[in-house]
Amino acid sequence: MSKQSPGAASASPADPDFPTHFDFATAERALSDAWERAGLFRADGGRTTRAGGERDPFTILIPPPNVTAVLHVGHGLNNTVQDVLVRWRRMAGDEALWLPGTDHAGIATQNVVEKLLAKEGKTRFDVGREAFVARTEAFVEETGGLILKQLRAIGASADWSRTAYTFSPALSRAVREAFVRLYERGLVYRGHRVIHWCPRCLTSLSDEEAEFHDTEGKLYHIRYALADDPAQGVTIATTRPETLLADVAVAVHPDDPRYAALVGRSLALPITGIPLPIIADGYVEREFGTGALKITPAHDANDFDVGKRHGLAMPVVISADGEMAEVADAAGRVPAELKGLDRFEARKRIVRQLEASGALVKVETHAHSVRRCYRCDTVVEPRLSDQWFVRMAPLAAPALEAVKDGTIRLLPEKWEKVYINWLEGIRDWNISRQLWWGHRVPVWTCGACGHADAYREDPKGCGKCGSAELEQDPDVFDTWFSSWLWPISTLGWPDEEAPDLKAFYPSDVLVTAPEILFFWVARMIMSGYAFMGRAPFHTVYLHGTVRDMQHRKMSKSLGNGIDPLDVVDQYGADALRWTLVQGMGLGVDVMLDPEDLDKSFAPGRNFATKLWNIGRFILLQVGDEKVTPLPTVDPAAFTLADRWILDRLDAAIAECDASLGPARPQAGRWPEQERQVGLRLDAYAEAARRFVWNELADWYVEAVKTRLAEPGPDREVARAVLVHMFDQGLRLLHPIMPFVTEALWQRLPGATPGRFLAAARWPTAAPRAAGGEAFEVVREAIDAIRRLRSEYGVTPGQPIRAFVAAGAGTDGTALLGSAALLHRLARAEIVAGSPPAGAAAHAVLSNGLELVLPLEGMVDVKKECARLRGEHDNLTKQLGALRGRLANEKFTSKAPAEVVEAERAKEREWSARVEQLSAKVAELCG
RNA sequence: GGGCGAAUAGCUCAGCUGGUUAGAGCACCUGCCUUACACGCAGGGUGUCGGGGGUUCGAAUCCCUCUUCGCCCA
Repeated sequence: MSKQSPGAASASPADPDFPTHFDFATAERALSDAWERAGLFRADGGRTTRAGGERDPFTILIPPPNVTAVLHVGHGLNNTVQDVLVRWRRMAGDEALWLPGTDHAGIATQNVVEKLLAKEGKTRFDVGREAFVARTEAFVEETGGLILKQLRAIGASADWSRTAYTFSPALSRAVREAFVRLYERGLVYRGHRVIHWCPRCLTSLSDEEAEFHDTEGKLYHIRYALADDPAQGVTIATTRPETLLADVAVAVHPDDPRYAALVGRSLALPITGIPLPIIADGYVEREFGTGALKITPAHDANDFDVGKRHGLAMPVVISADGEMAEVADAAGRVPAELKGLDRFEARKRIVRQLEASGALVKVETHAHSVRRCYRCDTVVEPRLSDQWFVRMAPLAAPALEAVKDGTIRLLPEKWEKVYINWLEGIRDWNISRQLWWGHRVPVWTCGACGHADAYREDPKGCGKCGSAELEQDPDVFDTWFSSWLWPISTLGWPDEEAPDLKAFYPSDVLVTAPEILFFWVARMIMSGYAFMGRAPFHTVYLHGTVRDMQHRKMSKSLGNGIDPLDVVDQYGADALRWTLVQGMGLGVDVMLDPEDLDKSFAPGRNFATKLWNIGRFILLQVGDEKVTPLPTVDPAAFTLADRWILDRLDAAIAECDASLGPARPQAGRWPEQERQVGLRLDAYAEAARRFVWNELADWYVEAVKTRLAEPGPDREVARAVLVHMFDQGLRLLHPIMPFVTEALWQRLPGATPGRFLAAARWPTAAPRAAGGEAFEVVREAIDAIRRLRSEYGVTPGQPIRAFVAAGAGTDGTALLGSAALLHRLARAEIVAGSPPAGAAAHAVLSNGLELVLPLEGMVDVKKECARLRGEHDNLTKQLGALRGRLANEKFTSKAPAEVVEAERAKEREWSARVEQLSAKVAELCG
């Protein structure tokens, strides 16, 4: 830090202690370490009001990234939002906990390890279940913490001492307890039905994991002949001809006259000739295709329902690997030449056979949605099998009510409707997966008596007959069956006395992407009610997606991603965070340009540099010696500019608070008018930026320069105000740009080692001196003079004079008293009295003050006349409309009184101004 | 097929409990190395608020409709 005396203080560009640019690479690492060593982000449950302490708890639980994940810009966005919120609340005095962790990610992690094995030419079946799981554990051990390390590089202020992992012993215990409780309550059951099967991952998937993709497919019209009269037949339409081998009926609508006579008769299935009854079922859509539907109960969920209604057989003809085979109840259904063929290969083959036999009537292109595995993109095969299901309706009821009654709010609002719509049509959740990496289903079946039961501890003998001949269910749980417990398991559940659970549950804000609203958010709400009896959080903030300039999602496969760590290297973490926060309207997608990082991130870096240079100027000018604390400065000593910047600070604080908060609902439930208020991070960023840059730096710092040069009491006032303003500005910006603000704050006069901005108090508005508005007149005058200079091409080098001619009832003191400032900022000498004759430029300020700038030789009278006339005419037009409104009796009688009064006031102001302008025009232009 | 949402400056968006001379940031144009900052300073708005209709004294804002786009679900 500089040790210069006040008189000698001058910001030399070569000052070795204070370069002109912020060295973010060095500073970020040092500050991260310092914060962590100081333990600033470690939360203490004992200090919360829930544990008898003084502080409100504020908890954010990280959406746990996959343990195999590498930080991408989507994580950057998600975690920056969380960090901004948690830093804000920490500064505001809450006991803030941001709890980090990772998800074991069953399918994803298993896939990664299987790929590693494949490189060795092995499959998981070669190594066996136990060895495979051990190998995966070792892999996770080695690489699992990577993304959490990367989060530190973007400034994440999480409590690393509480890092959680869904597959840890503690969280695994929670999963098991949750399952057993649901089992005991009759909320889980074993179901035999058609589920989504991924033939590549070899597991079932939940409805949410089987994603729809719009596809240009084909609709095959195939003629099934009547068994006893091949001249007659029924044509069906299908997108999946390979499944016809498992057809057991053809269904028509009971009221369809076209087929009424055929119901009850029998068709011959093409290729195999197996007889199929024609049945009537209201499920059939008469308008779709031919109105006749082939029924394949084992390979279509809707057909399954039809099959059950009509007591039909359910042959399975596609194997787990997606190959044609006589899997179950299908003897004689798959011809030898099709056996072992991949399902898509079989489709082609069957179509050729149908074509050859004349059964293929026509093929149409057909746009439809095909489900694909969300992890590997393989087309999902609907397949009949046994799975564990959670009965969702009872769990959904309180979760639905919570959003409807405002216990939980979702932002942006539109998601509340989507959420309600989904929950009202909730379907049971398939939670079993035929994987090896995951929490094993804790159900054992007795070989002796056949009794199956769920056990909290691994059983030694059958709970019914005591036999030791027990076999555990081979399946594991859906990863989301552990993730849905995240808000309770990370805090210690099922130990209901766990201190963290008592202090930090329920949490506050959940920050995530809308994609996992159903996967995760809704289910967490359900588990919160099911196991804790209350909602896990009061606010769900659903942010947008990071996209490229063509509005495409950033993805590895498109190669349009941005590595946040590259951005950190090139522009600094603050720049990355600034760009993300500033660009993030509520629920709005963030557009970034992967082709041109500068376009996206230079503004953030520029702002950090600006901040640095504001600090550089202030700190080098103010020097090191003691600065009077602002509250002890006599308000009478404040100048106009001091009063003004004090006002601006209060306004900025109010605006930041209003944009971010309220932090929590006051009475445990969001009132209607607050349900969508707050979390406007972009508005907060802009308010803080405007204060520091456009008000503090552009005006106040300029206004104060001359005062700093002269030792004396006014210099001390200026130092006090300046340091206070900068300190407060740094606090407002710290949650967004933690590094550069901390680095500057540590250099403030009076800074002590071991005290951090990260732990400093969030500003509160404290109006202390009236009269700030008078400075607006000065600003307006400077603006007007600058505009006239620009208009007439008067370069900054040319000195000019500005005569203040006070009109009736106006006061020029503020201007005359600010002569030094006008000189600095407008390069004009302010003069009272009448201007000399000759060409001049004119300005009328809003309070009626007139400025006259004699510009002999530079002002063209004709141009000045035209300019003033234009201004006059424009305002006259506006005034005309205004008067018309006021003359309208319907307006004055029907509009609210305050609206009418505001219009009248406007009318008075504009009339006066128009008069002034027309007098000017008359005087100048004849 | 069902549900939800969006369309405002070149771009991304705010304004939507009806009343402003329609705003912000970025981009763009012009002039400046003015005792911190050219990653800067100063000046400049570049718009039939998607089309049409309606309610109202008054519509970017409320209602209907059309067009286009997006998301969720089946």
